Amino acid sequence: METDNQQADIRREKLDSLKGRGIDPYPSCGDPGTDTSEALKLDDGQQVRISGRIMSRRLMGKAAFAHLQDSAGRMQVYIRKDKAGEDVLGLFKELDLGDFIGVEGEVFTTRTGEKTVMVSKMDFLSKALRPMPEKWHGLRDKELRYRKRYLDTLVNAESSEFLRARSRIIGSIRNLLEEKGFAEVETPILQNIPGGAAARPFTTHHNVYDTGLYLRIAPELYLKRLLVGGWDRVFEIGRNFRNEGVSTRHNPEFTMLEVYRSYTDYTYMMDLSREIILSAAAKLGEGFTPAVDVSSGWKKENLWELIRKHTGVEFSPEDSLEELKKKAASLDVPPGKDSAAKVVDRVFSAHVQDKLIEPVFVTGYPAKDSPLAKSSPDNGIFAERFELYINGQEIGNAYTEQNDPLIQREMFEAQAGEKSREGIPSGVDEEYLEALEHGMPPASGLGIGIDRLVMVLTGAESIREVILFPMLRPEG
RNA sequence: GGGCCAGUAGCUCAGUUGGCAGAGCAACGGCCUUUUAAGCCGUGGGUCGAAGGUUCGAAUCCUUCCUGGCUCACCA
Repeated sequence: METDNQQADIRREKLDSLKGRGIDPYPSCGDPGTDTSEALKLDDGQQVRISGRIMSRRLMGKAAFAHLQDSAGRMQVYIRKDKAGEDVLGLFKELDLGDFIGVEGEVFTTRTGEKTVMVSKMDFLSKALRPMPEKWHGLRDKELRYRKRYLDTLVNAESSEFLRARSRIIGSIRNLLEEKGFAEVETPILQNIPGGAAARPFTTHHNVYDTGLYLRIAPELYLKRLLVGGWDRVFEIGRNFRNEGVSTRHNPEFTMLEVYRSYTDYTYMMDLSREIILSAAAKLGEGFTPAVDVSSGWKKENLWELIRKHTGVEFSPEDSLEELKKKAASLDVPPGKDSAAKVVDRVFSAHVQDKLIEPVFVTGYPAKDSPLAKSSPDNGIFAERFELYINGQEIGNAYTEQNDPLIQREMFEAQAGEKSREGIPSGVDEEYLEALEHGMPPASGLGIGIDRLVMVLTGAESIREVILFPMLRPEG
């Protein structure tokens, strides 16, 4: 069979040669042996079995060195003709970089001080039919790194580190919330009405019900149904899907933490978000240069004061749209035909956001731009809400949840009108309103973008570095 | 979607003014029993992202397209 390169052809021939001699190139394996990280701690003279992928080889006439890699690390093995036998050495020399073997033998220390297994027995475990990326430079091409992530994590240790850090951060969040008595739940990804945010959804279709469905843009409305249902502490860590652009900070599917706690207001979520992030940072350990030291900061800042401080221009939530546009234009922010909220958001993005480096809770969002939040009792203009900014990125969003079914209906209807004018699928979620009519306790909720949090804590410069398989255009 | 940049061997990269397609690693054949980016001798490997154009001659210049990166736009 012809393949796309010469080396792959040679490996196919070697595969046939193995089969021809009765060696199964893909056997099952019942004994994983010891992780290399553990085996490296053994004293000289102890017997050990390790399994792994051959990452490097140094062949000599009657002996050979190699490094085996498993998920814990690498360990050197040494195969001598007089210890392992001529057959084992001969077979080993026919193997390729990338093949898997298991070896048994005695641990010893080489002349240069490296713990090594003196092989007495070797099992062939799996054949690689394609050559690995180069050992020294690794895999640099970003397209290849993202498309063939398995090669990236195989040969680029730092790539694996970012992605394993992600696992640790998520694990730490789960532990913390479970310790506090929060229940982890899973709510629908396939939804009839994509609610809980204002983004363009992906569409799909259910055959048996012959009905259109959307991939969720947020789990919020389902989690709050659970508050109605008596779940006072819930959270979900899951994927949201937004049919929008791709950038170093946006992937169309991304992971969100949403947490809800009955009988609290949004100030509770300030404390909780800080605790979650500090504990995740602590669990991460050494080896990373975070984009920001998250141990300081965490001040509350008012949106309008921030804008005034950084632009010198006084914006007010009571300004008319025309006034806002005029002020925005004076700051070189293009006016467009936007809503008041968008104009302010643009001014904020252009002149303030980048400067919010250490963690800061931004408050003062208008109630009318926060359809799922309760407005402050003082004047009704502002929502009881904050957005958490770190390193110039929005990391979290939280508010005291709107539990008045009548106000919620008004907000939904206004929002649906706005969405449909923008051509975004919308609708009033009547089932959610019915749930609210049964009574929802006062509560607060928090959303944290996990991908962006991982970026901040690890110092990753692109969201693609912290997502195993980021979205790319299909090949072909 | 716009702007800028990139795509050459399996991988990492050179390639001058338009004049025979190159190196290192990897592979193949030898030598080599403590090497570790092992070493030494030798060999093979290319749709230069794709298509078209200019030219005696194109990896190189022009056009279009594909893919990616960065960035802007979009985006709670």
